Amino acid sequence: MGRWGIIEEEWRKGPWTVEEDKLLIDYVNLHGEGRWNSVARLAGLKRNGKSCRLRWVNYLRPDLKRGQITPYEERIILELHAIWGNRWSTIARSLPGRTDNEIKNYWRTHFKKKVKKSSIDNSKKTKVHFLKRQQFQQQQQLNRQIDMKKMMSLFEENENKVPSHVPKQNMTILYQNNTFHEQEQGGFFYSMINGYANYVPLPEASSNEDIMWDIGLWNLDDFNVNL
DNA sequence: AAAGTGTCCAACCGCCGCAAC
DNA sequence: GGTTGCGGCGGTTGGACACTT
Repeated sequence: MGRWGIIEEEWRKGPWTVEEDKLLIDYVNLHGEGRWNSVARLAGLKRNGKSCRLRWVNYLRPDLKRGQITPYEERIILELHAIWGNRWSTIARSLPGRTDNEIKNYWRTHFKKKVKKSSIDNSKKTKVHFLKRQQFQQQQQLNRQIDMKKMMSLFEENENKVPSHVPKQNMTILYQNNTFHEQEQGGFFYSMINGYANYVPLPEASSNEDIMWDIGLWNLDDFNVNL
């Protein structure tokens, strides 16, 4: 028998079966994440806690983003790696839906050989650039949070001014060009200016990437607020 | 067609920090 | 304060598959 599928001590090792996955998913749905060493006892899995945690975190978690790393994500990985080195979990926190394992695998496959002295020279520059941008974005974020509170209270006061045909559950507030906008699905913005709802055409976006940077990569969820 | 090489990715291991006892 | 158990992290492995020679 090969490396996998061996039974050592009392724990099973090797690739997970569909049945095991189901047991683990049921366990997490019932008890939540954590207390991994209880899984064997409570879910009837012959796996140790570490193995269960790893399977959940790297594969079964519902918020995982499957599929190839995009060029945009690749850029972030390179940039953050230049700053933090092999701190994969730190890097992963900036890439929603990606695991440290995934990023580590990707970097090792694609860049381990390529990154030589030049990257060391560049890392200082990159670090300064990154820190400046981060500082700027933190300030922006702070401002937005303040604006968002104002916006929400303004919106509540002026709710009746939004045309009645717009179904509220289909709208999202977006932040763009220093203004909060309500977006009706399908393409126009309702912007709230001075407490009044204004109907304006949807501006052309240059690229998703620019928008991502514009609204802040790390706290994307903060700026898409369902009404 | 076969062998060699590269890529992808799941899963393991050892180590470390932290909290509870 | 020392020990123990657990969870998290980074390094590594190796099977499967794709691509190249």
